[in-house]
Amino acid sequence: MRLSEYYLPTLKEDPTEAQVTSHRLMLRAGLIRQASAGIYTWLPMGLRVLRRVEDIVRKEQDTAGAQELLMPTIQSADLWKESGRYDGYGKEMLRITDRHEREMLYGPTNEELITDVFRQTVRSYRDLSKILYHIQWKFRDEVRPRFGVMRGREFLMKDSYSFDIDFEGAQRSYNKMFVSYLRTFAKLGLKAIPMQADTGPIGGDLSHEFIILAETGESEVYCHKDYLNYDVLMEETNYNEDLSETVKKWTALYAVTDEKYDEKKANQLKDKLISARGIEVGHIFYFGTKYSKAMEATITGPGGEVIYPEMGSYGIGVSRLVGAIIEASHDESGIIWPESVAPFQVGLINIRSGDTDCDNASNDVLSKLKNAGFDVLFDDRDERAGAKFATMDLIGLPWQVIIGPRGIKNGYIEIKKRDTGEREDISVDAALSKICG
RNA sequence: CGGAGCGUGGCGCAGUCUGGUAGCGCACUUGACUGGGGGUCAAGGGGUCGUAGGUUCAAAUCCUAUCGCUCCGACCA
Repeated sequence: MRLSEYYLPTLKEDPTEAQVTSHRLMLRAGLIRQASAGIYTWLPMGLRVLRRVEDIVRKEQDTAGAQELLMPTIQSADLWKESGRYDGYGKEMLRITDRHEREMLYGPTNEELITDVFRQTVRSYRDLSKILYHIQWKFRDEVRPRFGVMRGREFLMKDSYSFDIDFEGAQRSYNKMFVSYLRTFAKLGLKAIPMQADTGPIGGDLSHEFIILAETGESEVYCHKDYLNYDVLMEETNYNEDLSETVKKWTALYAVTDEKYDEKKANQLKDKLISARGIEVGHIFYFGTKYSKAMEATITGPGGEVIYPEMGSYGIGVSRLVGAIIEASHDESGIIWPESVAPFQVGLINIRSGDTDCDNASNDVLSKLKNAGFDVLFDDRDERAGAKFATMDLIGLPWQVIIGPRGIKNGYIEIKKRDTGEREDISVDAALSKICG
């Protein structure tokens, strides 16, 4: 992609409305624009990142055995009256009336809808266990949206729902999701720690929040230092096997959000205790038969008996993750994308656009990078070198390839790694193999 | 929802107290110079001052209402 043609409206100055780093950088780097409070348009480069995050989430869900479907954003109020949540949910729910005066709503979550689908279609214990998920936009009419996409009113969420015939089955589903969350966040380049947390208005008895640590986090969290050294990707995961050991390992140490903070327990950790700010990027619940009972979703058991399936739900804030990743990965100059979610892997800078040698060398490197399978953003604009460097640092692509008259004369180009800032004068071939890494 | 603040060109702001017909920086356009960390000079284009009423000879400025946005608190993927 040529930057001279790409729709990337960057800002040199900070917009006043953006108070937190990720929000500021997302606006400045041309990823999003605010449409109204807590509602955003995703511009091409922001959308690329959002899609990559979504893909990583989707892939791990599929690997864990969850199956994707797609439920609507607009739901009938009737289902919510059945579950008893219509009145309970309060003003956060955006209520809509259609032309026939039917009460509708823009879904803040989908337990009712999935339970309705389930009860219409599943009859026998033989059909379980099932984990179904979708990645869909939600709306919660937050009193006070803030922090950009991290606390928007409209947000993209991956929500999974598990159905099992008994508690043991539900526990297995819970564990699958637990481990898949660890792996998902790790693949996104994040250190997420599962923490005990309040179950909230959604209900349930067993739940973990997945929190990433970042200075600008919204709440105070406390955990054992050793969690920072755990790496779930070091081990093979087979989702068909018993995952309880992995879950045990990740829940054995102390890790809580401020709601569950217990001074006595925390003090026992002594110097192993970390207290930090955290951003919630995932939340998993086991809630048993809460919805299956309320909505009469029953199946037949092996002995012909009526069974209310045991359920759980599992959410990942996909759009929030984009902000959270930036909170966890940036510097004074801009964003530092982890390779796994970067909108382009390489930013190619032609320092002297219009200079024949530089143009030729740039086009040559561009096609070589493309042939090697890289997504490249080529800054071919007629701008000063400084402006190009600043833009490239701001948008945070993992690699920068810099082509200028100085290097061309001496037969080298330059590569820079965005995260470390390391620069190297190097031949074209050496650069390629370095980036292929 | 309680408290506070802000709406003036795409962005950041001054002007409002003390009314006299809108200005600065960045961005944008054109030209020249320049050329490795957001350049210099020159010449330009763009704003019914959030909206609606009112006061006045005259309103960005004063009054009333209304909408939007931001921040602090309570709430939250």
